[in-house]
Amino acid sequence: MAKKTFSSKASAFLYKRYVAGDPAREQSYEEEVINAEIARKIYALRTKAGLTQQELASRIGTTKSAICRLEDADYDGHSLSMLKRIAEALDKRVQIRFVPAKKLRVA
Amino acid sequence: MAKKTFSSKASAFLYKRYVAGDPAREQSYEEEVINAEIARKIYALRTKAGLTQQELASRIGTTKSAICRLEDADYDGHSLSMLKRIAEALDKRVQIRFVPAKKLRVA
DNA sequence: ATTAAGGTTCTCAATAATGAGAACTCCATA
DNA sequence: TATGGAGTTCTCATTATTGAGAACCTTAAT
Repeated sequence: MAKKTFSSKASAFLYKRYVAGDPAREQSYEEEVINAEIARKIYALRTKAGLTQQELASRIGTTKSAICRLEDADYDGHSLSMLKRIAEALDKRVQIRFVPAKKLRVA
Repeated sequence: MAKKTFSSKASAFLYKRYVAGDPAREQSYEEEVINAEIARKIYALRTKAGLTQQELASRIGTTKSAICRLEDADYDGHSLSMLKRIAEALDKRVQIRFVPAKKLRVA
């Protein structure tokens, strides 16, 4: 599935080493984390439903390469409309929240 | 701000009268509700922050007409990247969840 | 009655996301 | 070792979202 979904120890290390303290980097790191989380959630939903990428693709009227793209932790183009299509196909709905900016805790 | 943000009584009435029981309509009704909720949240966040559309637009590098579009309950093109830009400008972050499909309760 | 601020609606060009197919890898297993 | 299923990566055409400006409506203040 992924390429950038570290174990939590490894990601904490990387965060401290390369990111902490630089606002621009913290921002883009944050973005990447969100993207990776979405990818992971889609993967988890699909596999829990016992579907292949091809099967999920058919349900929402696209191809397996598109599903693969959505499950790539590096993919940066997630849209709400696609998330809604995925959710609908798996009997879920998408919930969007604006929550207070994360205070990243390291160790 | 809005055009389709009913009071809860009115929306329950409309739902019963025109939508309940028709799966295709329930789906598109659901979509519209989600869109309207996002519009309302953006409006609420902006006004709580004491910003005009122009001011928020400047913060994220766009124009007031774009912000107005986002706050239109009928707007159907919300993207994750735009929501993240809004969130960042208002010291929030976007949380995405896949939750069980809503069982719509009417009255 | 003018003026200006805030907001809305409309266009259209520019940018970004999606659909789709091909070619590829990695594993089973026949 | 070959065949096929599952997944990945690449490309490019199509479609959808965004940026931007203009015109317009209200409302409040001058």
